[in-house]
Amino acid sequence: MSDLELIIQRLGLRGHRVTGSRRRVLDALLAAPAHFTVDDVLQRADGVGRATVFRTMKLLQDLNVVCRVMMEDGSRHYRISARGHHHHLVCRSCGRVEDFAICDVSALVQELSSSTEYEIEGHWLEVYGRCQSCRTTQPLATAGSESNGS
Amino acid sequence: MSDLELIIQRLGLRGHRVTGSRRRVLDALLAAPAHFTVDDVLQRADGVGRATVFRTMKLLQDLNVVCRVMMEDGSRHYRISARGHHHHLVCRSCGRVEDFAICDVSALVQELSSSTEYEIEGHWLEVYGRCQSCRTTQPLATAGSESNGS
DNA sequence: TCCGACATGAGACTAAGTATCAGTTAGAAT
DNA sequence: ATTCTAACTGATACTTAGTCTCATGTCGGA
Ligand SMILES: [Zn+2]
Ligand SMILES: [Zn+2]
Ligand SMILES: [Zn+2]
Ligand SMILES: [Zn+2]
Repeated sequence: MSDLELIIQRLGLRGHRVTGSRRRVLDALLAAPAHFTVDDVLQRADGVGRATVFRTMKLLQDLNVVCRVMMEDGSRHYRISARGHHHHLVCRSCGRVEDFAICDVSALVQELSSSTEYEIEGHWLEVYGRCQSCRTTQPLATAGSESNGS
Repeated sequence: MSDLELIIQRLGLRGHRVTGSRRRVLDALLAAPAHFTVDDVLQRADGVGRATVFRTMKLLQDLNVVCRVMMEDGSRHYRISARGHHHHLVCRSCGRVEDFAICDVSALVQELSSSTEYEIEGHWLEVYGRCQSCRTTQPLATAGSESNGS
């Protein structure tokens, strides 16, 4: 059973209709590069209305078919979702995205729960860096090390 | 030396002018609640133009006077920056934000560096939950546990 | 084959941020 | 104090990302 068919099945099981527009959106994003914006999908899924593409992307997020990658500038990219909980490692120079599932936050959650009285429900982690291919092609004079935007 | 004066000094040291508009923006955000949007500042800093408020907020981010808090819906909030590297714990129901400096990613960085050949340069972590006051006032029937949006 | 809920596309609308540009001003040099 | 100019400003037009509305179309069950 192909990726497309699996997704279509998932749609049906959840009581959503399998329409022409949704198929065209799915075709578009299965053919797209590893990560893409809603706008990419809009251009590839020709004939499908703007609102419908946004609606479908939201639906696919709810169904865990795609997941959101937050770029450092705040813009949203998407990619076909890996199964289960995972995070992203984003290359700052070419935008390439890798998934990783390593996620040990239990100690942090313990600590925060007891020190703040919050009930921790979720978290969101993105890691930024430079992939090997970008590093070799653009050696980069001014190196920045281990910092984040906050 | 007050907070305001310190920030003004920092502006000067970096070669930026201390103008009336910048003072008014600073007044506005020092008087604002712990976290706020650009729009909040716009409304409080009366008479300061839209573009100038955006420009000033960007400048203050560069100077580490304010830092950005990413809400789960993608909207940007700001808060007066704590010194140094830290992350945010955001209450999903009232939006309250706490800083925390606990950040042990060295193991993760090691692991990712060797398994992906990326040079890790930064990361971004936000934790979401419910603060004690929201939990007691709205006991919440459907509990969700330890998940994130990906 | 009928029907109603679901889905759609066009386009108006909103929110958030940027670009342009003529006019103003901080603050340094004289 | 006066002059000078790069930095700064507000108004406003524009862009981008996403939502809302609504009349029309269609999926799929009865
Ligand atoms: Zn790269
Ligand atoms: Zn995680
Ligand atoms: Zn709360
Ligand atoms: Zn950290």
